[in-house]
Amino acid sequence: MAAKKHSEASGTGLSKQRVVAEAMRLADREGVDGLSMRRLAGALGAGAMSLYHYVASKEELLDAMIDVVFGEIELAPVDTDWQSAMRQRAVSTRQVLARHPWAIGLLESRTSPGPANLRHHEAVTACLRRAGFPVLMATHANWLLDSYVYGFALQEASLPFDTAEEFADMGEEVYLPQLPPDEFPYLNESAAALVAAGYDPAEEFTFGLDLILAALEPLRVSA
Amino acid sequence: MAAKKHSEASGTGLSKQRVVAEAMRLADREGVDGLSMRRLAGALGAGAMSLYHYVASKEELLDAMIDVVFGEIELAPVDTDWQSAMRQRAVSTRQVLARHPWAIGLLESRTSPGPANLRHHEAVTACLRRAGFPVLMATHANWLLDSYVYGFALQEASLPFDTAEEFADMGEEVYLPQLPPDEFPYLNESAAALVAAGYDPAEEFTFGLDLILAALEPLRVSA
DNA sequence: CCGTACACCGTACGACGTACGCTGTACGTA
DNA sequence: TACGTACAGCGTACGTCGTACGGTGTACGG
Repeated sequence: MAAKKHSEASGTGLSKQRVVAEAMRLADREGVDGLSMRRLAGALGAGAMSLYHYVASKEELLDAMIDVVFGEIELAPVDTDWQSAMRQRAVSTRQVLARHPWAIGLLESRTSPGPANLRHHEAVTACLRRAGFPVLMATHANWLLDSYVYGFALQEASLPFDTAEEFADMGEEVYLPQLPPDEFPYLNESAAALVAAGYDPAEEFTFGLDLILAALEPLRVSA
Repeated sequence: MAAKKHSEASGTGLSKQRVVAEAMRLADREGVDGLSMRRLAGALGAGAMSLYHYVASKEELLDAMIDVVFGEIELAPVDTDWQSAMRQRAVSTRQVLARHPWAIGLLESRTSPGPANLRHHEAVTACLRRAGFPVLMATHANWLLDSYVYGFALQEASLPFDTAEEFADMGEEVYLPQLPPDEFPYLNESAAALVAAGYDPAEEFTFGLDLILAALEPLRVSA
């Protein structure tokens, strides 16, 4: 038949980067379950099997996608106090994970960290050590902060709404009716208070984050 | 042909409970990817389509599995101080999620909480409110604690080892060689310290948990 | 002008979720 | 006793998935 010099639809020629980038776009738009090699190839104007010249398997593709996600996280800046630095990178992490919700579910199954992941960890550890945390304490702080950020992103991803207004709408129409007040009195109280006060995930996030940062502060050893 | 009175292999007759329980066993043993309707049916001595008399779809099956997981978590006891109660249920949650690692990855995609999940949330909120946390503060505490627990479980699930000894073995043989000391000086320092000190996920967990609980203490309003 | 390498593709296989329609049995009613 | 209905479970089939394998045309070094 006729293979052209290079594929023509949407760009000239494939590459691992282009494949991974398009895969992320697809996953962002349709979720991980909507990402198949065939659909991905289609979006790139290529045949399914062509992708295997750039990734060894779908697993490897997913690993690569995860590492790009880590690459999107802003590294901790070095010219401020440790709390600001950690807050900044935590906020950035949350934003990135909210932008790519599929990434969180993938973290569980992928066991070996990619280069961007390692760089990120190195930068955070460096910041904590330089701030005066002893080695093991820096590890503790790392686990604590990461747990909070990932866990928050996980919970946020499973919320059926994105904004405060959406929540107000849904809360009254969908949630409350499902909660018999006699069986769930406290949940009803909370839900009502939240609808009244308005709800912003970003504020919720910084509350816990600042609390953790403050609690870590006295565990440093130098000034 | 011949349909027997009831299916005969491994028990007499199916039921949603039996289907869900066997699905969890299968997922525990082989991971979520190893759980297919056909394999599950096989394990139950039934045909694939028979399962659809008890669950409307695989999605519903997964939802049911998640809710059973929440049901396995010990509710917060009511006869102790709030910190002990919260610590206990957090520890139980971690144990349960470590026993069913697939559950964590599933949380991301399932948006409406099952009854066991609701009961769990109600119990936790009740405990916090009774301990003197104002309504919105109880919500904050809830998010904070859950984020930590889920995030920790998520990180733990993606570790390639389960015990401290395994870590010591792997750390020296697999991890360190991958980390060029000039590029990742701090990670090397941490890894070395961890191998030397020994590493126990359970201890790591309680460190962060106790830190969070202590930091929440002054936010109560009554004694 | 030829040979080799490369980029890409078509086909095929086994496994997946599940729609649809069929069985044989149990049991209430006459 | 005979029959009707309901139900538990199954067989087959369709479209999709990941991917092994073996092409095929073009580019380029000799």
